[in-house]
Amino acid sequence: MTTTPQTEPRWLSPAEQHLWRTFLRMRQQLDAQLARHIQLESDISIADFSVLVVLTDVPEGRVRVLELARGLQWEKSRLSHHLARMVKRGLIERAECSEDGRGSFVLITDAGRRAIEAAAPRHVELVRTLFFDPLSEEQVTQLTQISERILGAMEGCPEALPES
Amino acid sequence: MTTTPQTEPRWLSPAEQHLWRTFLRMRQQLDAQLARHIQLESDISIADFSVLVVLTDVPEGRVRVLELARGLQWEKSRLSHHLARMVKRGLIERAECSEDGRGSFVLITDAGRRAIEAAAPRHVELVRTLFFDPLSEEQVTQLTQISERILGAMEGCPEALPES
DNA sequence: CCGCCCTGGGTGACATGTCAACCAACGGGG
DNA sequence: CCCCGTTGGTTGACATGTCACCCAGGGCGG
Repeated sequence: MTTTPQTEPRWLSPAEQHLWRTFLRMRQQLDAQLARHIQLESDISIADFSVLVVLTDVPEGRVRVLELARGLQWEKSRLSHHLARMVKRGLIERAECSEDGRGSFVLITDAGRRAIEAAAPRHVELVRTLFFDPLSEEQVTQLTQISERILGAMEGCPEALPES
Repeated sequence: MTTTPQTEPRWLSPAEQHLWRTFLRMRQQLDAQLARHIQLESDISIADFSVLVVLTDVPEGRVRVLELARGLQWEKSRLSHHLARMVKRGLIERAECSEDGRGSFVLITDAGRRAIEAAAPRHVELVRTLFFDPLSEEQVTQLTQISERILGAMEGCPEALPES
């Protein structure tokens, strides 16, 4: 009561509340469908998939761990755990980094390459079906601008950024 | 090669790829910020929060478990586990259901009510700052339509729906 | 060359989510 | 009234993510 002279919070209007709930539900459903689909059709998870995407985008299929972390925007701890699992599944390998004794490289294996090549077409197809097909060209443009706006607003945000 | 006569997949155009990546990143950042914020400022998680929202929306703060599951669109198993944790933390209680011997009610405790009342204002404020403030009124309208479109497209989708 | 701090990365304990199997109460057909 | 499939809900094993802490190599001032 006395600590912050905070005025009545700016609650959401009914229209805003509708958007927020719809948006949350849309994200959740989209995530769930994509995750389940890729898991069932291929033998890899979405997380595996996004790691492999970076690996195939890069010359020699070889990246430093921290660069991966930045590309995916994952915490290094999460990445470390996940990479360990992926090694166990034979999707990637690790290699020492001669330039920096602390560092280590991640490289994609043949099995990894096969896995993502098998998964990608069906995944893209579903992204198209669920996400792009229902939208008009205009809406695609609009959504691009909207996403950029929101993303931009978060970039300079003072909120908890553990390690940027 | 021979099993499916599938034509070359409809890969994403550069513009589409840009949208997709931006959209994914935006969602991820938004989630992360909201989750971390609510966790640090209050003593509850986003998951706790969304359960409590339903509980406070309902007369007597009492709901059947399955109704909760439908409202949140969570799998019943996830909900069951989560409710158990929330009971342990004193946020909710359970009560027998006299009408149906199998069922059980969930009800919010005083501590739960206090927790969500403390968390809500700051949470809404952040949703506003990160999500609504950067958008124009027009964009809010556009995003509402877009979300509804995508959501609609998923509703009749034959993809894996474990228990709808 | 040394002490110190920073940086890249890993680890363990724990919170959370998923899948599949289980179980008891319902409830309708014979 | 009983059998049996369905429904509401829980459980255990396991996959994943988070936090806090550890640790070795690098690099700089003295």
